[in-house]
Amino acid sequence: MTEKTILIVDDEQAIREMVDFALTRAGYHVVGAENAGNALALLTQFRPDLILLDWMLPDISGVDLARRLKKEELYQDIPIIMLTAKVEEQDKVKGLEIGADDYVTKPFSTRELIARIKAVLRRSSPPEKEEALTVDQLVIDPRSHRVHVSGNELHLGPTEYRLLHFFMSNPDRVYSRSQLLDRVWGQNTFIEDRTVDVHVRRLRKVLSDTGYDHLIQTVRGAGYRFSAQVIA
Amino acid sequence: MTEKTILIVDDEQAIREMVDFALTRAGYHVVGAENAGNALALLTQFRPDLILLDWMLPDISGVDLARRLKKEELYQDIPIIMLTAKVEEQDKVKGLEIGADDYVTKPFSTRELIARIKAVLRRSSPPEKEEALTVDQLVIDPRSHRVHVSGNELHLGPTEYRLLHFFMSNPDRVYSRSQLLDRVWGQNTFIEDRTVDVHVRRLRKVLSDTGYDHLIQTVRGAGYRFSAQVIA
DNA sequence: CAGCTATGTTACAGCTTTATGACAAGTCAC
DNA sequence: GTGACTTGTCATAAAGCTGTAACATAGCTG
Repeated sequence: MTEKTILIVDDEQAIREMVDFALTRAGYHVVGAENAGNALALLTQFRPDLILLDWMLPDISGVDLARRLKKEELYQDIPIIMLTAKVEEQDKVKGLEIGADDYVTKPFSTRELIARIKAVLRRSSPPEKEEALTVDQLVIDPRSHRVHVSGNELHLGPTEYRLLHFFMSNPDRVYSRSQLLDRVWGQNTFIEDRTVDVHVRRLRKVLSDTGYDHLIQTVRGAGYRFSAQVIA
Repeated sequence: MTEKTILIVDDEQAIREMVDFALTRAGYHVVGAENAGNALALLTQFRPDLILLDWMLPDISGVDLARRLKKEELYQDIPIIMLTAKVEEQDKVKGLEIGADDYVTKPFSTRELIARIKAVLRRSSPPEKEEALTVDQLVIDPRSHRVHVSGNELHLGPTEYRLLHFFMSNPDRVYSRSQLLDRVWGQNTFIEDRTVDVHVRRLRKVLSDTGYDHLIQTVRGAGYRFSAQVIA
């Protein structure tokens, strides 16, 4: 998967650093802004997957900023978690009313913060397409995360599974090793092209018991192709 | 069982306090909201077992709010008792038409209120899916809250019971640890993903005596899957 | 056919994900 | 309170995967 980017908007440097440290360790990419103006400027530069917004900011209040973002079509889909020192029910309610997706009360544990971030991201990420794909007797079913050929389950490692799923979703088309790395491994991976060969080999090996390894064809000088047509 | 939570939506603080006092003493957990907006916001945070809704509210009328909630799949199962100062048959009918489960006329005695709440909760809690689920000789029966394999009862802790019930209700499908936390533990619990492993382990342990632990399968990199199908 | 390049295979050390057992804190009925 | 259960978290042990390097083959070019 791709790394998620989180924008933390808080005027206290200590908080930003703490959050940065915790979230980075949890595998997120963190960008900080110390006030609303900064945050807005940054938003024109890139699109975070989630925004952590302090309730009180020196220029525009976090509440107003949230309200503003939720009004703009471009930004309204970015989930927001409010950070607040206040504990009153009123504020909590207000925060949620303006469209924040959750709120965390200071002081908070990094564990809670991470848990809430995960929950919000999970809720807001679109459900994946989970149609089962079939080629002849070969079936890959994302819902059960299973691959089987006429009743016999095939065991694939995570990478081989993704590779096969990608191939079956995009049949009859050649992909270079680099393209496969981008599409199957993710965009920011730094892996040798030849590694793809190894995984193709592993996938073919599993498929070979049932003869379906022929579906994965080598296109010399170009890459690999998955062909839905069963070649005798 | 868990303590029942009741959301009281009324703009008069005196009423809220009175109800809070009475219901708390009766063993309920009470949360108050003074208007419909507040109530809606609160509903994103937790799920009450019942809502006491004033007929007239400052922003959206109680009637409209009730109608709205009953339309949404997520909330339509929460029983609603309308609180009304009016006594006309017309209103009574209207209230029930929109889907309220009962109504109480102000002024009301706390005894009456509690009695009606109990009645409504009793009536509305059973409609949960209570069917016993079976896989081969393994049976889980929500009515008796029991699990047994060919006559022998298995002892499961509450969490393991819910986990097994969830799995048996949703077979042949992978769930990530996070999804399981959402679905089995509830949406606003913030515990470690890895804790799921431990409960899976506990559940498997109990099932292992009868060999049914194999039904709970680990899908590396994806989560767990309960599968009745034994694919060779 | 020699020489060269692209692809196939295998082995493996390091790393990541799971499984497991132990534990302290929390609950609940007595 | 007390004792029997539960529960979430850790630390540690196991398993399972992954990316590379090295060597074997196959394919192409001239």
